[in-house]
Amino acid sequence: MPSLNAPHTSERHPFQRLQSQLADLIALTPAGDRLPTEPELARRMGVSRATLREAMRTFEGQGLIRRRQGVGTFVVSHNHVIESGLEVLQSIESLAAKIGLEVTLGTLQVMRLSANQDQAAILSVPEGTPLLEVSRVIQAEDRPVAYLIDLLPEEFLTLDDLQDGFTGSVIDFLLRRGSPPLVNSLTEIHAVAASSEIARALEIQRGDVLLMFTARLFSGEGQVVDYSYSYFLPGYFRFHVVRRVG
Amino acid sequence: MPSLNAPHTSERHPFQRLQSQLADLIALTPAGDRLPTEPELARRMGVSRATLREAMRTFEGQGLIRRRQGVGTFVVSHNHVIESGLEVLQSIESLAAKIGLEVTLGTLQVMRLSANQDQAAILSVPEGTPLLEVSRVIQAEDRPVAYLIDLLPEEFLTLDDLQDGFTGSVIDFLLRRGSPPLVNSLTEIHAVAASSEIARALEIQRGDVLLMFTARLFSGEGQVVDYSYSYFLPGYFRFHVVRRVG
DNA sequence: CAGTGGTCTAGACCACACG
DNA sequence: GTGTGGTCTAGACCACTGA
Repeated sequence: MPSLNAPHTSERHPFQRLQSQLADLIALTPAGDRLPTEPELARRMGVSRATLREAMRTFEGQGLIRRRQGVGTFVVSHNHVIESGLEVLQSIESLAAKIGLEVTLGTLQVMRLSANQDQAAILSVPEGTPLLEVSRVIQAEDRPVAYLIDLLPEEFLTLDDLQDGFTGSVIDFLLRRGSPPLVNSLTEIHAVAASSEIARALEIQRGDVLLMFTARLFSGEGQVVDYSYSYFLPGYFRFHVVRRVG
Repeated sequence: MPSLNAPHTSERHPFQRLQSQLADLIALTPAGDRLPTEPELARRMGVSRATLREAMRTFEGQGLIRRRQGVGTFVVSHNHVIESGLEVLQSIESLAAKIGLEVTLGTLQVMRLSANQDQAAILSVPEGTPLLEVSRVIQAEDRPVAYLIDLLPEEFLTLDDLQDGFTGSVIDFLLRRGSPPLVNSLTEIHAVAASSEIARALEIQRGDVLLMFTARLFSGEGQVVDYSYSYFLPGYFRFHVVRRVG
């Protein structure tokens, strides 16, 4: 069908109509069931696969569907939401425990490295200081929902420390050990698009939207103990904060 | 060039190489200058226009470039960042004033409407209660950077109120008037992809990532005075919060 | 009007999961 | 192998801007 395009002149907002059709389809499909394949859906909706996929992104971003390469697209069962105020710093693990949600540790990676210029500046240590980088994926309801990276001087955490009863959470470990004394954390809040690497870790698509926190954790003496950046899948977390009126 | 694809077998991460080439190009281009056209860039990089555009999304999301239909793609001049803690509720206008950044009111829309079921639930008013919806676009450095919508019962704000010295900010207006007394706001933090409508208002692309706040503003008696949802362009805002160690 | 980015199409191949 | 989603291509038309 070459040229003669004009496919949408009869509709004011054809893309929105497509989205609404898909929304209906998803709503009518029992949770856990597989949707028709993409070529089939595209044919049925009368659009190209590229356009269909563009429309599907919306629903994936809301956590309503999950696409798995080589398997299919599935309607997600209604999930628990991890809800938390930001006033108090807590590990995801303790948050989840509080609401009775079971979370498991996905891949855990620990790397020793030497502080480069940026890292040195952030942690207020000399360049070349030995650091430990702990990255982990958190799973809930059998899918990755968060990707957390901690970066801290070996002074505060060593590979050996992790041999014994490490649950995945650096904060929980430091708190349990009691030293160094932790006081507070300065957390920045961002929205980002997933890079290829992070998309892979969280089993989502490159470009999908993520909530991101970066945090410096301070000890009593105002020392930076830990720098972390965390990525959260929308739909699984609800963070809130109470703001005073100035 | 039909078939015989294998365009990327010689490269481990061809897409990342493309991104890195683009990053170099953007870095070397003086702020404010226009980049080559998309077809030209695609040819030069040896990829299709679709692939090029996919890679460009990254940089637009970081606020490094700005694409303007009918005009071209421009490297963005280094911009001020509106930085703020979330502990205290302030209007964007007062935030900007504090850091000496000039912001202007873009399009302002005010609508009277009657509370539907959802709105009634959120505001704790009976269905059908007359409401006022105030939506506005905030501009900084000559481009839209935030889209804010306030929804509140006419009991608290009427069309007439807006005739006289309304600067755009509902909060500032209520504070200045002093009634009802405002105490705090419960704000939820989300990351979302821009819908077509919001993309249009903010002059970005559908699907671009945005930081979103939803907030209920409470009076002294625990009454919901205002419900707002706000969309922020990444790169122009830096919100942070200090978290106590539990 | 010409030229730009915005969108869509049709088709191909790749990467992956599962039998 | 077979079939799924993931990615890319080449080309077309649309919507918009500004001369």
